[in-house]
Amino acid sequence: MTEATTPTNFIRQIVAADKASGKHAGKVITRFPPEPNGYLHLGHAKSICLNFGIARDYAGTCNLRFDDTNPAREDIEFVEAIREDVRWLGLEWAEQRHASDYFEVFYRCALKLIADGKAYVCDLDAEEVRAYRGTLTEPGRNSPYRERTVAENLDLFQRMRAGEFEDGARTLRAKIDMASGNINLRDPAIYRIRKQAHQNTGDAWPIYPMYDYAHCISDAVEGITHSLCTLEFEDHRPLYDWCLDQINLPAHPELAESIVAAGLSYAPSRPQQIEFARGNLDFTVMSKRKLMALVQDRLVDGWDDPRMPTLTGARRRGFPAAAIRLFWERAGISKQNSVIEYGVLEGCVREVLDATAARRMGVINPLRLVLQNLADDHIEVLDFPNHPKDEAFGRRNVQFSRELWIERDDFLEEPIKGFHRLVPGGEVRLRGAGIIRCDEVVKSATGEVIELRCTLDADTRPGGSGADRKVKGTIHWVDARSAVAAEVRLYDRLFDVADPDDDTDGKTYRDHLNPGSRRIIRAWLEAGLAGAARESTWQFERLGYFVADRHDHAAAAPVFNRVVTLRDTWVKPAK
RNA sequence: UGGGGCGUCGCCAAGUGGUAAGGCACCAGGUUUUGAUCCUGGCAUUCGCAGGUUCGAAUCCUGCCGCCCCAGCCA
Repeated sequence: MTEATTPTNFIRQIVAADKASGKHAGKVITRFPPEPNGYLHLGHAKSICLNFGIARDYAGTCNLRFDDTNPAREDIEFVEAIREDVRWLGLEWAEQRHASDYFEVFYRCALKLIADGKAYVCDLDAEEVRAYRGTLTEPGRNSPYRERTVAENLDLFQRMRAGEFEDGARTLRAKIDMASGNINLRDPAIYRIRKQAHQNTGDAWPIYPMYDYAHCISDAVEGITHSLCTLEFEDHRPLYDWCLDQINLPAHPELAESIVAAGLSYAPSRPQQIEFARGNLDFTVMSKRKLMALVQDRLVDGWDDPRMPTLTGARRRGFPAAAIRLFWERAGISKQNSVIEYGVLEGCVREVLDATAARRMGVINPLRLVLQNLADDHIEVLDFPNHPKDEAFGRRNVQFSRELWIERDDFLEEPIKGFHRLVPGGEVRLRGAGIIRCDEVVKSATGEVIELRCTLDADTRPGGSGADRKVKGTIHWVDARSAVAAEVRLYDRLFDVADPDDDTDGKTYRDHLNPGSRRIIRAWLEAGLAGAARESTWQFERLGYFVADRHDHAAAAPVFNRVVTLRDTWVKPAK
């Protein structure tokens, strides 16, 4: 899309330097490792764009890995949803893997750690572990089980694996340093007992590895060279390194026999974890918990509600995948916690859609307009370009007759300063049809304007003798006789404050839901729009970009979502 | 009071001792049958603050200040 300058950031510098120095034999392999326990959102898209982008730009590859080490939270339905979202974003993974593909490897590595005196089985329960761990400012104390013999640990761990013990009865812990200032190093649990069926391995395992232990080994197994994650894992890096250094996977092929036996490629690496700041957006919430609550409490219409920051929501809203990619490219990568203005995203959407969306006319808030100097049966067909700058979009026919719909906002009985549109006795140009003059304003009994009676100066249409005549404004219209009725959903930001997560004033994100975030209206559209393909995006001139709803749109009952309005620089005078 | 990070324009973000990139936003012009798009120009004497080193500091040193993360058998 937009050929921006090649982004430069600290991660790319590290990757470029490693490649130049021949580290990892010059290879670059990254991975996007979601836990299949929810839908992907715009924040995930940042990680996806980063990981896949680096792989692409450094002649490397990127894997999609499901980090499924906690069967209690995960579900197979999310696996397919995540795959679809990543594909929709326009990215292709080299290999799809699951952390659960490596359960046997994790197990053998644990056996090695135990044999090397680096891990032990601990019988403390969760509460006791917490008590022994100490606090942020006080060191912890050694577990009474810390000095068990290798033989005893091996026996106990094998029995854990065999399913002899109840959930929570014991854990396998790394033997590191209970006095470390870094709490992650105070003998962290690396295996817990969970007799729960796993969506990928069924009942094969009664024990499951913890994130810190499984993630680094998974990276090494897949030959990942640069393991990119968010800032909160900085404290975990010493543990990531500790595990890999203790295990030294590349030097012990026997640990990974199950991988090879399963027919998976295996070229282990010694990966480097690098952390970057999450991507935050204002006027939205991104935490899985809050998004889940919005859906469950029916504050939105589901995970793919067009107001949701989920990728499936963005898709249904009509945000092009290219716009999301452009957005994160524009936002950049750094280690500073930051909040990007929602307007930047909207700008990216407009930028992509301006170049890719064909133009059409539609009237969203209709006012009847009658051209009195045209015959009752006057019908003609006007020729319109589909795009003002790109002839490749071709042209189309638009029907024009005596009765039209125009936008109610384009008429003002009592004009305000700077108003360029139609006023009583005034003139305005009807897009592509010529200049009209408003002769008469018809009102209902209650005083509401219900019809405008005008006369058309047909010489002023394109190609006509008076085509160059200047009038201040040009408005869009739809032929009343041929227009199709459509449901149009007008969306706005879900929250009406920049930081809905801020609850210091006692209010929560729920108190800041924007009541006008969705308005459903009836509109009149150019006839051809009924046949629009689902998910096709159009610019309705002067109104914004609209997408034919992915699920609800049908030729017989058209449904369009407003993706975003056009930029509006007309500063209305304060009244 | 422990450990780990981060402070450069309204919002992002380059910068790695040689005299503040870029994008978005904004402002001012121009083009325009979309108040859109597009084009041109403007927009940090200063880099959280205070000292110090140096011919020279956003970059190095010292001390403050502010913000974020960490005490799951979650990821």
